[in-house]
Amino acid sequence: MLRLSKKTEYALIALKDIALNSGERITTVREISENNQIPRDLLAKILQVLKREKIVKSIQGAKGGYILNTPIDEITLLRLIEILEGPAGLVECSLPETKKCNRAEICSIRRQLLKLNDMVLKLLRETTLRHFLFNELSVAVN
Amino acid sequence: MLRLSKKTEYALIALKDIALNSGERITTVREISENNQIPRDLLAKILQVLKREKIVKSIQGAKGGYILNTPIDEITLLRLIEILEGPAGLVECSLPETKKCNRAEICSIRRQLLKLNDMVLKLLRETTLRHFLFNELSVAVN
DNA sequence: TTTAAATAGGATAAAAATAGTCGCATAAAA
DNA sequence: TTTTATGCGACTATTTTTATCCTATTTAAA
Repeated sequence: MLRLSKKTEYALIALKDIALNSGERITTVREISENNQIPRDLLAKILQVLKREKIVKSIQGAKGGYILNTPIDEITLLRLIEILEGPAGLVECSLPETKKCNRAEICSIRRQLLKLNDMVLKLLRETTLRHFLFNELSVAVN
Repeated sequence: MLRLSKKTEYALIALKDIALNSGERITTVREISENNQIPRDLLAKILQVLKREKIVKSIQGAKGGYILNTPIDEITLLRLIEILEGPAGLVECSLPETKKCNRAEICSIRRQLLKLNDMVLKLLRETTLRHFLFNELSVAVN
């Protein structure tokens, strides 16, 4: 149904909280989870992934938690989605080699699907988290 | 992963074939299935749905098949997706009442998600099948 | 030095959505 | 009457998404 995953949603919410505390203090999983009614273990996993990708930095141990590791205006929506959901694409055949749709060669609408895909990805690629989380969205696509 | 379903893909391919034969002759499921390597039973089901929605018209019996029932420039991508995949929306909370996300009231990014959702849906709503299947895509979004 | 509060991360389970198949019914042309 | 189609519900299989569990490690503070 053309859906963004919960993982991406939760990540956006978490990054917003972390960004809001940025410079001030460390943000914990527990805190984010409780403030936003997000399953804690799942959120923890998401943040671990974001850490591996240098989006956030973790501080272990008591008094630990997360802080930003990349300025939020350098993180795009597309990047976040790809980190959490894998390569983004409206259609299989828009993805890297691995498991390309086996109808690709004879597909009568492949070109069109790729074009549409480009348009959607462009929108996501041009939206930074600063724009998305803190400003109005307004991007021209075509 | 922000994916269009196979059903939608197959429908687009089928409608392209049917549109190409339009006025000339009737198009059968077998034909579409073979020409495009699409599972026949699945395609048959899809066309039955499109028929119920008046997108195509069926002719039963030998020499039967499908023809268009709505001009392709009156069918939008969004309409087709919604027929085959249900209400489209990047996020749960953008959908009609029924099962709204239970975090909707406290969600810190709801407004932003809805805005993004609007932008994507606008793109799909403004793309007719005539544009999509037979011309270059080029729609301004914002 | 012990305890408590955190993150780290693999394994697995549960649920939902997607994709595909089957069987039987009905319709119409030859 | 046979063949070639669509009509349609039930069912199965597969994949993806979401969530949980368990154990380990790290660090601050009592």
